[in-house]
Formats: sequence, structure tokens, C-alpha cells
Amino acid sequence: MSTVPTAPTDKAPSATDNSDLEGQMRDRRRIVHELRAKGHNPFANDVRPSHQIFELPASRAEDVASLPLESDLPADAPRYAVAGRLLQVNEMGKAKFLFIRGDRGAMLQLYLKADVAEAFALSNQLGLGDFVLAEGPLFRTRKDKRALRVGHLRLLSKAIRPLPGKALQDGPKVSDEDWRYRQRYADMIVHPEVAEVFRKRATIVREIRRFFDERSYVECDTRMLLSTNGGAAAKPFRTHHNALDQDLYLRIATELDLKRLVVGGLDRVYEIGRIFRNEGLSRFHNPEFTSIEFYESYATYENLMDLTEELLERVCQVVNGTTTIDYQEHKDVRLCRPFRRATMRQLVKEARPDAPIADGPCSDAEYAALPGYAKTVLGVKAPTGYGHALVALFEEYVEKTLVQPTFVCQFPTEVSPLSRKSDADPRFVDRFELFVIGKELANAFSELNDPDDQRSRFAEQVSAKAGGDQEAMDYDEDFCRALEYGMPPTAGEGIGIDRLVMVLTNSASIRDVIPFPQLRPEVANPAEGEAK
RNA sequence: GGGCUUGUAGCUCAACCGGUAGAGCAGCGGCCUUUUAAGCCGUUGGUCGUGGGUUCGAGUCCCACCGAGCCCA
Repeated sequence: MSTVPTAPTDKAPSATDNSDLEGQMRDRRRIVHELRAKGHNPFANDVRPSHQIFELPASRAEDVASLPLESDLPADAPRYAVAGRLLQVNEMGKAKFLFIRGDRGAMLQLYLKADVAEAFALSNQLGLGDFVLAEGPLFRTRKDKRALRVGHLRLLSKAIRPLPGKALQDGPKVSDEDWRYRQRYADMIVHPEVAEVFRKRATIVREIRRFFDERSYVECDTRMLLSTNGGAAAKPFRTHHNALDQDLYLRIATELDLKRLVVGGLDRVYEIGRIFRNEGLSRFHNPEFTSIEFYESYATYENLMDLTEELLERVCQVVNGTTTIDYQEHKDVRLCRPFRRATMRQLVKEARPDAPIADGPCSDAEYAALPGYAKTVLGVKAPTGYGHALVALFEEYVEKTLVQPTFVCQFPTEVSPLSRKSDADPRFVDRFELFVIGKELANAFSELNDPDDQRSRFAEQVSAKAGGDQEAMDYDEDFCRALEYGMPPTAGEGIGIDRLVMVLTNSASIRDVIPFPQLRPEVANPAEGEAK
């Protein structure tokens, strides 16, 4: 592209070619050079604000009355030096208002008059997006708005690239343009509510951490690079360590390492961290996401239901000030105790009363008949075997109906290779998943701590993998060795942080709660010069 | 992978049955000393995603490809 103008005579910016993006940027670069030529640094870093905008007095509309009118400003009125990004200019001849935004989205309008000659001259060289520092007293305008009468004005940082769209605008702007995700920095400038979601996310994570720290859990960071794939049903990312000449997987769960730590004596342990799964993208799936997994010795999965209720109720209360929330089309989702608890069999039976499911414990007749039933109602895609058939029926008929928080208990053993078998019926495990708004939010179980049982479950996984199941786990010999040293009775749980943040911030897409979500590669369109 | 929708100025979007591309904002030039998405006057800016086809004539119809969004496996 063409670069900065070399000759100072190079205009007189007559309206020729400066309305396209390139022209606008060239124009802004020209201003940078002009300022430098006059001895001003357009990227200054020799001043500090005395206040953040959000700290200024009369931030609330009802407090503005405490400020004097400009004509009544006393000579000793307190002066403030504040900085922010310029987002809008209302010009009116020999006076103008500049709107700047500081941290936390706090807005301030600056009132600038021509008789402050130097500042006024500088203001003519500003563009939307520039960072400025202004100094002066606060006053109340005739429209009862707070404004700072500018005595001094500095350009702190010149924005070379103009902002996309209009930075300040009334009403909600709903657009799902992909530039918002590709250029999140620009998105956040134009849509401050995006940053608000990330702030809430930080609050949620902080509160979760506090919750477990209060209960004497220890936070640990375990390996992300592993030579075996396990801890969940998912396809891993592969990578390679050069020095060791060893292929490695990015972890798909923190489960097995955390249980190793339980074996080692950390009776209560948790990890909040990034998980990687080599799967498709959707509103609810990003290939890297954040989970918390926590493990508590001498607890059962039923204890974890109590704990989970308490945790979610508290986090929701802290973030939203209430435990009843709306999520998109779902109104009045009640994240307050108690959540419903039901077995998977019970829920499938409710949704499909004709299903051959017994009222009490699973009968042999039920065990034999359910796969055939699944075949009939689901068609060819129905899996064979009782456990997979039950899960398929659950996913097809029940899952999306679970809008209010529901603990789905008693999963089939064959889909739960790390869970402890139920004492009452070894065909099921002591496991639950928590569903809210029809989506899985948490997965928990009493941990399998019988090393020989674990070995046979791994063996089943290995044969499933050989049979083509790409999500099956590897045989983790070291983990079995750990269990052979003895693991106390333990229950553990994983919660998807991103989905929890979605629910608690009413975000429609996981892309709205992850700063830099995975996107298809940006393709440069030669015709455009600037890919968008 | 399948279905639906979609791609026009820097941004957001128009353009009837196919008739030769338009508005707001941004930019640029002017006016205005209390504005609130300020206002007023003027003005620059487009190979209509790409490539084919039909037609006297295509942003518009057809095909393919590329990108995006939503839904489904």
C-alpha cells in the first residue's frame, strides 16, 4: 500500500481519495507526521491521569446537581486530569463536546472552547478512536449533564485505523458479523457490553475459586501434554515434542491427573484450566474451553449434588443478584436449591411412556427389550446394547426438555469407564450429569477406585477404539498403578465454565463468552486488500 | 457431511416484473459558543464475493466455486 506522504506540501486534503479505508488511514498518518513536525509526540507516555473517569464525582445523573454551572465555576474548583478514548465529537463552531470512555466503560464529555487556543487547535486533529488526556474542572451543562471544561488537552495515542461502524449509538446493536470475533479488540471498543461479559466471567471464576478455597480444596495445575489420551470421551489434538521425539496429546480432561493427586494425599483438590477437544464448532462447542474439575475424598456423588446446588446458587446470586434468570427463550430458570434429581431411566420413561422401562430397578426384561425399542423409534442409527440405547433415547427425547436444573442420575456402566459401579446394580454407575437449558453443565460421579475393575474398563475402551470409536480412551497403565497404591473413596465433578458463563450472562453463543473463539482461517481476498 | 439463509461504498442497509447503483453514518470542505446518535449546506467514495451461462440488456435469472450465519447428523 502507499505509505505516508513524504512532502509536507502534500496537501490541502482536497476531497479526492480519502473516503475509503486506505485514504482515511493515510490521512491519520499524515496528522501523526504533522504533530511530530510541530514537536508533539502522537504516542506520548509522560503523563498520568489524576483520576479514572469512573472515580469522578457526580457519576450518577442524580448527583449532577451538585456541580456548578460553568458560569459559576469558582477559581479554586477542583481540577481533574482524566484519560480515555475519543468516541464522539459534537462540534458547534467555536465550542465542541468530546466524548471519551475510560475503564469500566465510564463515559465523560469534555467541553472545549475556542479561547483555549492550543487545546482547540489540537482537537481539530483528533479522530474517533484516539486516546486523549484532558484536564480541567467539572461543571453542569444547561441540560444538567456533567462535563469537564478543558483547560489542557493532550493526544496520548493516535488511532491510525478508524473504528468500524459507529462507536456511540443508542439501542442494542445486534449484528453477528464475523469481524467482531476476528477483531475482538475493535468489537469491544464498539460494543462495551462485550467487555461486560468478560468482567462477569472473571467474577464467576473468582467466586468459584473462593467457594472451593473456603472448603479447604487445594488448587493444582496438572499436565496439558500427555502421552495417553483419557479422562473423557473425545478426540484429542496431537502434537510432538522434538527433544524427546515423542508424540503427545493435548489433554481432553484433567480427571486422571487430579485423581493421581488424590492417591498422593490431596484429599480435596481442584483445577480450573483449559481443555482441548478436536471436535466441531457450534454455539456450545469451542475446541479449547475451560473446565473446573474437583475431587473430594470420602464423599459420594450425592454429596456433590448438594455441593453443586450450593455453588451454582451462590455464583448466580453474586453475578446477577438473583437466582432466577432468563436465558434466551427460556424464562425463569431457577438456579436455587433444590434442583430436581431423577434417574436417566425415569426421565426416558416420562418422555416415552411406551418404552419398556420398569418402574423400580432395571429388570432383566427391560435390559433385554430396550435396545429393540430404541431400534424401532430411533431407526438405523440406534446403537446396540442396553447402555448406549438408553443414552441415545435420553439424548433424543429428554435432553432438550431439561430447562430447569436437573440432576440426571444413574448412567449405564458402559458409557462411564471411570465411574464406580452402583452397589445396587453394577449395570449402572453412581454418576450424574447436571442439565440446565437443555445443555450439560456438569458431570460427576463416585470415582472408580478398584484398580482391577479400572483395568477391565480400560480394556473395553481399547477394544472400542479398535472397533473404530475415535473417542475411546487409551489404556493408562500408570493410572492403574496409582490406583493399586489405593485411592480413598472419592467423588469428583467437572463443570464447563464457558457454558456456565453463557447461562449466567444470557449469552447465545460460546463465542460471546470466549475472548478469541476458534474461527475458520481468515482468507485474504485479493480483491479487498483488507480481509474482513 | 446435509438443509435453510446470506454476500452491494470504510460501517449498516436499499434498489419493484431483468432496463444501466442509492440512503444514513463515517471521511473531506464550510456554518454554528451548552451538545447528547447534535443540527444545517456541500462533497468524495462502488469491477454489486469470484468465475461462467441465459438475454438486446444481469446487482436482479441459472450453474459452479469462495466466505459467513443458523439449524441438523
